[in-house]
Amino acid sequence: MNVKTLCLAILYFEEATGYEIRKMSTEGKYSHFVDASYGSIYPALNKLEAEELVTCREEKTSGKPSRKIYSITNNGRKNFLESLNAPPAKDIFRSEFLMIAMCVEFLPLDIVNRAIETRIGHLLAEIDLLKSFANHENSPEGIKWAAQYGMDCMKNSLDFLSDNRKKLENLAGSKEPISINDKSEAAQ
Amino acid sequence: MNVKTLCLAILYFEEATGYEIRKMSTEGKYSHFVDASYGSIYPALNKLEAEELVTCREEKTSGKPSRKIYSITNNGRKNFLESLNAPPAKDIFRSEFLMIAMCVEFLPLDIVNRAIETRIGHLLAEIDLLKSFANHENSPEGIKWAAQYGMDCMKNSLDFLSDNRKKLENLAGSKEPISINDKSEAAQ
DNA sequence: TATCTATATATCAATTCGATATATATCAAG
DNA sequence: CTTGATATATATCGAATTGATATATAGATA
Repeated sequence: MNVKTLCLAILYFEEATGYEIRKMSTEGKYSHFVDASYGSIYPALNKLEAEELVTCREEKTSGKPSRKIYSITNNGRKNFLESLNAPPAKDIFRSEFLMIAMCVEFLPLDIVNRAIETRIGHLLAEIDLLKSFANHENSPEGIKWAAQYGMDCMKNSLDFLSDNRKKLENLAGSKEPISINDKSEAAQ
Repeated sequence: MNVKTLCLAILYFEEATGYEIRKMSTEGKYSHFVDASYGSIYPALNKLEAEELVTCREEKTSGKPSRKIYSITNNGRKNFLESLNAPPAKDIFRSEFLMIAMCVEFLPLDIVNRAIETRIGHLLAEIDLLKSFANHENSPEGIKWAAQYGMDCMKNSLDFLSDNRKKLENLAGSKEPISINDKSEAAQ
């Protein structure tokens, strides 16, 4: 899913500036399952405007740079829905925490514990954010459904972490970071 | 987490060629929580070799391009473990399926159903893959723990989908794709 | 015999990130 | 009451990464 499609998706539901699209996709309503940076959003909006899939009107503000408010066109709506016809690609998932967990035997307990605490913080924040959309009165039902899915997964993740935390802690530091009789080191 | 660190992570556990690192990180043992392509792995390995964090030996094969087998050095091990000292960043999650779910009211039932079926297939395949590592005799305990975490999350995701599938299907096509009295269209 | 898949390295245009520059309003702290 | 931090808002740019493609061959399948 490229950034142009992401912009169309958000503009399908509401008018927005580039700034607002970035905010909603990295900290807001859509941040659970999309993300994009300024460096890709602004060029994407320019391209979409050139293709007449969105229109732009400028709102002058006192002092601050004037807001460029983008709206999706009928062509944009058609184009976007068509792009959803293809079966969805697999979810993309990357986790630094699981990278740390994988290496737990070579890491000291305090590092492992800090990683767990950091993760719990992230999960709680995510659940909090999703909660505010999962049952929001004026949200479209599809957005609510997606938020409830997200919440359910985050809560389950938190539960697993509680149930299996001790096990991970007990593994911390159980192996030497640099193994002496490591075949791959023998040649050095 | 950049590709250089990803390569060190894998080489921490086993020697590998660039080809094998790509395979393990997109289809194999590590694919649940990392990913990288040839275009980033080969340059990363060259840089790591220049920095003496890995070494390389060439294995001539009959006909096929010779295998360049990379091993991590003691410096590489130290460097990698230090990079894990920083608290982990939030997981990265992107989902085309949830994008479709969000728009369910504007999509026909058959598209929605195909998306659900496709997703079920992805989840089952992922669970299958993780299962083979979660209880593998010769795997390090940390890798097993991470695989069990992944399996638990995928199973829960599948359960939510089963329990809430009907609800999503009932929302399909409940709104007109292009709303007539849409403020954002009025100006056109 | 022909075609497809897997192994294996490598490059490259296009995309995207992450950081930074610019400009101003607003709010909190000292 | 002034200084500093945070939020709004647009935009650019180098660096990282993707995704596709090229090259070469063995082995499996049709």
